[in-house]
Amino acid sequence: MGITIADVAKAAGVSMMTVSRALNDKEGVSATTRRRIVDLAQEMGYQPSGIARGLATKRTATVGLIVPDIANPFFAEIARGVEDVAYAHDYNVFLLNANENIARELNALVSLQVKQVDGLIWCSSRLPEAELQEQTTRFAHVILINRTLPVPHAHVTTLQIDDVNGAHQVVTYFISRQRGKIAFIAGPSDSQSGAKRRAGFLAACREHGLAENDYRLFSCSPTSAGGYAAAQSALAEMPHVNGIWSYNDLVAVGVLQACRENGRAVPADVALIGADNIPLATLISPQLSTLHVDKYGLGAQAMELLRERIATSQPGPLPPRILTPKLILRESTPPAA
Amino acid sequence: MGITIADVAKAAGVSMMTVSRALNDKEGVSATTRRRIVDLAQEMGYQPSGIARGLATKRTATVGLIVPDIANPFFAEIARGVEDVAYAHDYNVFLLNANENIARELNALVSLQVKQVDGLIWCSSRLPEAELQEQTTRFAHVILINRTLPVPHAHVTTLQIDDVNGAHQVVTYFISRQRGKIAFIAGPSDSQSGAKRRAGFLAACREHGLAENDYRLFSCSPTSAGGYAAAQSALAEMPHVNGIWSYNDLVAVGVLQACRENGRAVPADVALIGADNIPLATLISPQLSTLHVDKYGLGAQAMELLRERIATSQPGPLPPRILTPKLILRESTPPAA
DNA sequence: TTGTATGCGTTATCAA
DNA sequence: TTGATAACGCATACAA
Repeated sequence: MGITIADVAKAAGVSMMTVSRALNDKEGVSATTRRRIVDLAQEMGYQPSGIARGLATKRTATVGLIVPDIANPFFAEIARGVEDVAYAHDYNVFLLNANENIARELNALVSLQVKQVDGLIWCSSRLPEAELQEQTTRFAHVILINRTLPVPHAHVTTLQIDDVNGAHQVVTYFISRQRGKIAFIAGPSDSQSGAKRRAGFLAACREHGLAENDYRLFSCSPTSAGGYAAAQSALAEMPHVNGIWSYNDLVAVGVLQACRENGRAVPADVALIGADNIPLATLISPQLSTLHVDKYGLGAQAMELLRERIATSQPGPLPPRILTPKLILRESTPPAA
Repeated sequence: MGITIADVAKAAGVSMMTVSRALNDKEGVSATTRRRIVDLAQEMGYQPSGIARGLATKRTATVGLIVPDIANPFFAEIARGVEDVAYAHDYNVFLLNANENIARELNALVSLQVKQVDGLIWCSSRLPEAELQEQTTRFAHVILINRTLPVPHAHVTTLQIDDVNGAHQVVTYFISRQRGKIAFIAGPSDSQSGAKRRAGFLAACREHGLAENDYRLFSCSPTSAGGYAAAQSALAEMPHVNGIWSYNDLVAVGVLQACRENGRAVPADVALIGADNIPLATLISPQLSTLHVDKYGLGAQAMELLRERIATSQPGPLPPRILTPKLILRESTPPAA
């Protein structure tokens, strides 16, 4: 703003380039003049202009992060991971809240392109795959979280939760505890990771040889109210249900409430498992057993991966990174025998 | 990146300036050529370069948001408010997580200056006032959330929660319900808003004529574990305590747990009130009565204010904006008589 | 209504 | 080891 590289150069009696080199630790400046210039710049309070630098270098040390809702603890934790790693490597993060709104998400992409981000970390919940595929071409590097592309793209890397595996862990756990009447309160029917969890759930139930009416799916909105309503149906339609898995921890809280109101003790009558492991899970009573997802690690890995790809600019697609969820047993499931 | 204003100009057979004017809705272009250029640019897939524009105009349509911890629902909600309003006005938001770390917070300020943000929204929890004062001079416009400056600065506006008023509401409520033995589980002793709440609490107790040993403060870390530990002390040292206020809702959850374990029914024996009103408050049982703070509105107002100040560039200090918290009664306080 | 020249602050390129 | 000059892509100021 105020004081530029030209000012420092003049004050030091050298050319702008010497100052630039000195300040950026580049070769071609004697140690003494470098020292002198660095001190002088410091003393004059010189701060480089990122945008001027960006214009000259075509790199902005800036990345975009698009999330559906930053107030959702799942994405807040991802954002924390992204920001931590970005900070460690001197990147700054544009946070864009898509707000579950497709038009807004599209606008976010445009504005990130205008801002010339070096890369994008994208958590898209609802955008159709075709659109996803097309929009990624706006950016040199994209990390897609929990989504896949119909056709792989050299500049797009995918980071995914192994939801199928997670579902399998849950069902296997229920079976091992003789909880053979299982309901999955499965969240919205149009969610990506919800779809994978549904598929995994059904596959695991069949694999364990459960009878057709010993397992069922119930859709709901991804909130505690949604979980409550769906659990009412579940308890009515499967009176002998003894194991319930939920789309996420919020839904599980609603399920818990419904169980209480219908006189089902948790975990004695019904073993309850959530998903994601948000902080809430340990704050309610009984503490919620849940399928833990490393949200912070997801964000941190995404940023780490993005940084590498930006730095090396290596072409060619990378295989998707898969994170495996981990079943955490607390008080909403029966104690180990 | 690829295609520039020069390309469009060449393709349209006009000068760059005509293109610039046409695309930016400026005067001095005939409606027909404007139409033609806009269509052509669209067709060519032209996107302006924000950094080039920023260099030319010295405005970046970018603001910084510094928070102590984005995974804290309090700040996540503020961020949501900021981002919503920013989006509405075509600003982008750099999210910086200070991580309760002073050195990192200082580095965040530097990087935001380098990025040439048009303004800063700053939630600083621990930075000393003198430092706060000095650092604000880096930016043309600063909105300070829940902090004040020792000496007012023309480019800094303050947005505050009226914690003293909030404390008064809580104490008055307790008194009105004949809960005259009150503890305040007051969080960390070095927190800014904690200090205001402590002062307000003590003032209100005295104002209501409470005897010296009918009200007490207990410090703790701002977590449920902290609340639990402090509540153990409180219940031991004030066996007849019948009203407890907590630094925040998380602390209140810990207090609730301690009450349970010590055989105090909530709200029958102990009326419990939290603070902030995070989503958790309605998800536990009993649902938590709490001093609601409009976190989203805080963020939204901050961004709105910042935008106005940037747009008008009007000099002169603005009076601080004060938001009044609101007592919300749920199940952790006795039902109305 | 349109166009030309110039500058924004920095780095790349090439020359000394 | 240093420096002069030309980009980078756009907008401002001034001319035509």
